[in-house]
Amino acid sequence: MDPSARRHQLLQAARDRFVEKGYHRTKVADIVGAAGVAQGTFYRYFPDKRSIFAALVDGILERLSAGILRVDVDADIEAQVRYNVRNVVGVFTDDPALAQILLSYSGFDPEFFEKVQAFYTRVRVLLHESLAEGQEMGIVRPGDPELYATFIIGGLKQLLVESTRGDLDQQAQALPEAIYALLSTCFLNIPDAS
Amino acid sequence: MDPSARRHQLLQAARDRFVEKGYHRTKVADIVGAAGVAQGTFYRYFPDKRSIFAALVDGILERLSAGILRVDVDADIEAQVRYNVRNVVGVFTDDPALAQILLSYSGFDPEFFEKVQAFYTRVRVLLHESLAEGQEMGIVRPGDPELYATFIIGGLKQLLVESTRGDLDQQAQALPEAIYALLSTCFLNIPDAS
DNA sequence: CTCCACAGTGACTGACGAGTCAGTCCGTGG
DNA sequence: CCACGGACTGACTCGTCAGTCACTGTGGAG
Repeated sequence: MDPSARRHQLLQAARDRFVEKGYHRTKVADIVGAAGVAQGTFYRYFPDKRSIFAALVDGILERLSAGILRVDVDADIEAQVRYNVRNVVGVFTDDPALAQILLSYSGFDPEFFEKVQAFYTRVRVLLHESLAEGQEMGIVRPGDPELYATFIIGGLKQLLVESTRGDLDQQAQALPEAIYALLSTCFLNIPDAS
Repeated sequence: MDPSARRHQLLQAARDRFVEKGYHRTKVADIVGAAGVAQGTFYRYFPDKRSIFAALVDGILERLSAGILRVDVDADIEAQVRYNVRNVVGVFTDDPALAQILLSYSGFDPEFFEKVQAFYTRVRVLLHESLAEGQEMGIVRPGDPELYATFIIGGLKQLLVESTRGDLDQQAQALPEAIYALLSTCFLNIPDAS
């Protein structure tokens, strides 16, 4: 079999097992069993168990990073915010299992903490800066932008993690709109005509 | 030594080790080492390793539950919301190590997931109902109260988890006020005179 | 057809760590 | 002073599981 297909197959199997049982309760034997290969094969593709987890997290981070564009305050802000919101929600709804790993694993276990934390820190800084700029432009409600950024990120995480359980298909459409409405009434102050 | 003191001593040691290394990397040997007792003694107080984790989580849940009062819409709402916010923040700032366990452990590992999840579900229902009642009274901004409740809980978690790293002492005072200000400008619509 | 390269195999091992238990120590009551 | 109960001890056991490695099957090149 094509090596990259086999690798992908192992990643999928690992993803499903991790979501189902958590990292520590998932044995390498479970992963290879689900993938239908032998234990030794696993170690041809990943040097150890942690690496396959790391590879999964890297995958989500990559997709998320690609989907979030820095807001240009000189262009149509509403459209850009909507675009980012839709992209982020899209990543999570496209592959809920994978998303759940990143959303649910906030830390506690320092083994993987840094990996996940690094991403959130980056998002927070970006959002913080955007909000601060927006305040100068008068399109973001006044107040501590760092506080806002942290609160918004937490709120979004929670909404996304709740929505990845249960009815996804309807929400995939409604959620970005609801989130945008929430953000705009709570934090933004967009002039009516763009 | 007084049995309840010994139990407490083990709980403290476990709390510190868990925060430092995470649950899985903490060995029972680490806990008893920090507590200065032998391995066998541990099992006189807790039937197994999971139980001491559960006991810690129960402790926080208890304190938090005790600190959150249902908002009575006929009395002074601002004061009640402030009171709840201060209590919740207080629990986390009083014992940041313990708090971090609950905040950082959002799930992923189904072993303990239900325990933590149950608490958040309860809080969400409570908040949802409060918001809905508030909307009828005209003191909460219109919109989906479930969405609001989820977003607010996520935002608060994030603010608290960020604040339990770094400068606590100053924030212990400022944070509840900042949170209240955020909530009231974003979601509330409190009449000026109470 | 033969040889080689390499993906794949799965029984095995070695470490690790949760939980045990036979024994010690100490305080108390008779 | 002895006998008893119970807290405490820590070396030990025993299951578990990540990672290994000598071997097998296959497909392609010469």
